[in-house]
Amino acid sequence: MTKTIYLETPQNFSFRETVNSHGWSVLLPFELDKENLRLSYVFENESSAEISEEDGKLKIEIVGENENLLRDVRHILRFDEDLSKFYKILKSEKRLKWIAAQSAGRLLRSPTVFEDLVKTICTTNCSWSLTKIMVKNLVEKLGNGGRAFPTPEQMASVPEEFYRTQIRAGYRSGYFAELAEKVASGKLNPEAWLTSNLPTNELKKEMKKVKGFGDYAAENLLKLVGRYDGLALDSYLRSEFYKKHNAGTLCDDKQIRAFYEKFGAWQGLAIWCDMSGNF
DNA sequence: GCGTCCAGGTCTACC
DNA sequence: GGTAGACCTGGACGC
Repeated sequence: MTKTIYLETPQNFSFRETVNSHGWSVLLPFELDKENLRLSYVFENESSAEISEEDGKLKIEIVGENENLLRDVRHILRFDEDLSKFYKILKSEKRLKWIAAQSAGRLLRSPTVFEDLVKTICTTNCSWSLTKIMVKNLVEKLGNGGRAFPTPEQMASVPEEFYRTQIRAGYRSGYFAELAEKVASGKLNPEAWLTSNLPTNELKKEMKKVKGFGDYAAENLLKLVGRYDGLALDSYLRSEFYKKHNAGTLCDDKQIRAFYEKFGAWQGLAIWCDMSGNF
């Protein structure tokens, strides 16, 4: 079954900026047609959505049955994210005015926190090309039809060795096996992090209980659940900071933190937009 | 072709 | 609490 739906977008929403907000749009089961700005995603039951813009609305071309599909599309594109306070803070920063002007700042995310959790582990201590390989293997060798991202149950159904030999996850293999077992058995519910009442530092501690999840990974996932207190410093952000704000020379993380401290609860989003924008 | 280094870090042992 | 060393893999680079 194929059908097309048109969605009104919220105020200050940019499909282009959201799709290009970070690398998630090229990690399966997302696929991005950059030339035509069309983003597609294959859901757990192999239904899919191809999203583009038409006449100021979002055009959603749906293949298959999925009663939660539109809810998930809104979630992926962060329709509910209110960035007005963030934009207000940026008014005093001439260098960052482009963010509000272009309605940037919405970070693309997966339909589930579990998927973002696994993908974040795939970004640690490796090149981006290896991240793409690991995610591709997860989808093609464990997901439904070799097209969808695997469920916790599907990931829990294979031994650690599978991650080592088939997914090419190396030392992360044990992390995946343990995480999948905990989520599939109900010992851990990452989806609850979306609505957690815990202060951010407490929620970060919860996230760091996941093996393989350190400061960078936890702060990155916090951004994807809507909390931007942490910078999620990684080698990419550091190198960009050195180039843009420190004349190309290295400095310690304290200096980077001091630079963005003024953005308070929004500092993680401020550094990401600052470093990823071509301004 | 081969060795080395590093990339969108984290864990453990040790102090 | 801070730090050194180990850890998988793929790709770039130098020789």
